[in-house]
Amino acid sequence: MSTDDELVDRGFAALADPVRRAIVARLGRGPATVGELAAPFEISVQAVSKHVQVLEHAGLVTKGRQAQRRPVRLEPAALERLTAWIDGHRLLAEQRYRRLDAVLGDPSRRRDT
Amino acid sequence: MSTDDELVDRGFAALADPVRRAIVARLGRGPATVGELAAPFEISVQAVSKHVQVLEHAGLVTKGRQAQRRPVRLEPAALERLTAWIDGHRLLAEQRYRRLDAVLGDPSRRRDT
DNA sequence: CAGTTGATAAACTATTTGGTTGAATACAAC
DNA sequence: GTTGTATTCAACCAAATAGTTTATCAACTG
Repeated sequence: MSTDDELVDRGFAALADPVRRAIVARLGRGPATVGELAAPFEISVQAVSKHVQVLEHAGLVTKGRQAQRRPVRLEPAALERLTAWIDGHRLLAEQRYRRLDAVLGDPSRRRDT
Repeated sequence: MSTDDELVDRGFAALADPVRRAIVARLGRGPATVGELAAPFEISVQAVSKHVQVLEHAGLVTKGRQAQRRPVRLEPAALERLTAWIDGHRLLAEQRYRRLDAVLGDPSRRRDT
């Protein structure tokens, strides 16, 4: 098993690469085999296979098997974990900013605190 | 200026590092100077300064100035951009899975398509 | 069975990245 | 003006990463 923090770590690291983000975007529209995923790219199938493994290790996708094919599908729950992490901190900051705007004058456009 | 895609790229890359995520978490509770941000870590202030620059370059934080201090504050809008990216694809997939579950039998626990 | 297809493994390379130390800059305070 | 504090710049190093090529493995196809 992997700790929750490790998964967040690997999750963001996985999404840091444009090729992997393109793969995620493609998978949002439905599962695809490694070969299909590789087609749009100029890089080798092996490189794409590695990218998929990175995504898999982060829990963002899972691989099935159909004969020699490995259909890859997106795992929404893992994506949600990442948005949850971001939102946790974002909402805190937004709330605080709003509270300050309420107390101080100008209800938008502030630079301090 | 930076293209939107570049910001998403740098945004996820920025969040891929545990030190930078800890910084974001800290900033969620309020602005802090570079020195304050560095305190909890065992690494050098210079290293933390670099991390903050990475976050800044990704648009996730902005730096103000108070004498020689550089108070750093979180930029919620940039964080939101990242969650929006993720959610776009996650929601697509979830919708599709739900539609399939409605058509086929078992309304949960499915492995194909 | 021989050949082909889909995916992965292994070994290697170039680049990026996260850290270091030491010097430079900028402002404050004495 | 000298000293102290906060931050950044520059040069450097080690480890991680994204890519390559060659080889291997597994399953279908004729």
